[in-house]
Amino acid sequence: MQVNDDSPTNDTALKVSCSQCNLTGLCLPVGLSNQEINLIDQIVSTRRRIKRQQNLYRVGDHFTAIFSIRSGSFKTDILTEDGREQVTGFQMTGEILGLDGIGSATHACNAIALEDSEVCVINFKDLERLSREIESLQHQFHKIMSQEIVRDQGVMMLLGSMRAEERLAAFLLNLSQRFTARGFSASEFHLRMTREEIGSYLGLKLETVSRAFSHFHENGYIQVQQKHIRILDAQGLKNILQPNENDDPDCVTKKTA
Amino acid sequence: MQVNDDSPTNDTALKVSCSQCNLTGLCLPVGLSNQEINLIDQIVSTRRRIKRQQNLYRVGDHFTAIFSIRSGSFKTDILTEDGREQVTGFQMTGEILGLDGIGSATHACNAIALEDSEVCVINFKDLERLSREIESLQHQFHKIMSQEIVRDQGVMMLLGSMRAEERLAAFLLNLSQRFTARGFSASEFHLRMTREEIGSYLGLKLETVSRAFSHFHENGYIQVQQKHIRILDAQGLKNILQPNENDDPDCVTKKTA
DNA sequence: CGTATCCTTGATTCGCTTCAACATTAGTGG
DNA sequence: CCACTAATGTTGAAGCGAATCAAGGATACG
Repeated sequence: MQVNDDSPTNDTALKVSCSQCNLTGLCLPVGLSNQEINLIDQIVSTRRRIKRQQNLYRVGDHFTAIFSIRSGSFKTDILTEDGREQVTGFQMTGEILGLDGIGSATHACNAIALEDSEVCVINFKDLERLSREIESLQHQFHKIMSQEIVRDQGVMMLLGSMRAEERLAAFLLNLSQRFTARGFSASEFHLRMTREEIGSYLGLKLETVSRAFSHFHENGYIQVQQKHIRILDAQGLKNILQPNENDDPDCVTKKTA
Repeated sequence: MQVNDDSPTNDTALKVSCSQCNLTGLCLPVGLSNQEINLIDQIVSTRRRIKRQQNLYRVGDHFTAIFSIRSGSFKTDILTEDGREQVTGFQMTGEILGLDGIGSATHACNAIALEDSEVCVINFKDLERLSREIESLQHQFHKIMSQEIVRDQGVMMLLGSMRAEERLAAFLLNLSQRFTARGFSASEFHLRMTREEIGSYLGLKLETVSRAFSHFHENGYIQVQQKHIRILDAQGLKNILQPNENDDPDCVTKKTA
């Protein structure tokens, strides 16, 4: 609660303020009145800058706060004893990081910036206190946690029952949809992660990801130039996700007949 | 709040009561005082019996409550358009079902009883109201949601970077640990799910699951008789999860050399 | 301009799936 | 009680999709 004035003046002198943030439609304060957002300003007191490749937090770090991405993007991952990496998610502006730490007071994954980024620090004790007072904040927070659970179930679906190209198609469509929600082009964007990181997330090797990109390109679904992606035929990608739909010439659609 | 005086002596038959439940060490009321548990009794007002193979809820059902498993066990799953099933989890006594519904007011998966079961119905609006009053309840609920997120990340790890036998070993050890927490044997238990359901959960075909069971049996790690499992060598199973440890005779550990 | 990182593509290998046959168990009704 | 059936589980053989191994190309960076 105490507003500590350690170096707020140096680079940009940004006073953190949800009420003046253009991300309230995506972030924690969704559905709150202006008055309520002013109250949130009390608990979102600081920002943190994270340089590319640096950790926002690591496995085992003591949990005290969750983070809302103000700018930039992150990946979360877990490492096995023998060094294998599993990327568990990619996060972009307005999305919340750190929910994994609540259950054990210790973070269960690493959060690493994919580019120079900035996050709003939300002290969790303060958030719990305020959400006992503001019903809509409480509910919004519960929604965010639940949506994370549902997202994770979608990833299980992807990893457990989809083939390589289905996974990549689902991934691209998901990115496109999230860029759209942020006012960016649905059809043209820059990947912030490497093929290896995409592969880790999708349970594939980087070569397989690369080959799938090339194949999509051959079929005219996308243009690929390194990390620059342009979706030319979103429907073509969607058709990949429904393997036995009418895009198979040998398969007569019987359900509509 | 008023301390209601329905004393523990007055053993009213079917009245649901957290305060008289032996699962409070596993369930929602973990860490609550007796007085606080009495307050929870207000919101956990009903039970529901679910017969084997029946749904507790389905995708698209309107969300109003979460459920705590009083007895029995469940699976949760998602179906793709083309009929493929992805099991997203197996739940046993004391575990909470329905958290997937909070985010969109609609359930995102199916919950199906693996045996005749009974759940406590926790109206969610009531839970939110009460957790605005009881700090420890609020925190416990947040912990449960967070632990679900961490669990899901573990499944991602499993599906994304483990091979078939690693997955099954991890699955068996996880079951063993959960049975132990419930006072059952760590080394001997009955599977409540079919090979196909295990396979779906682990991203494998049922034949692969069956073969992995047989292989574990050959190696003396387990005894298998249909759904009855006895773990003979838990360390053997654990070693499967660390592939490049010293259990491989051909592999000279170079990192220490 | 040279080096490191990232990406692409080809050839080969391997693990899991698919297909198939049969075994076991449980439930049903004569 | 046993024959019958359906569901479930085991095992073998063949095929396929992704991993692995390997080489070269593109791009960013100091």
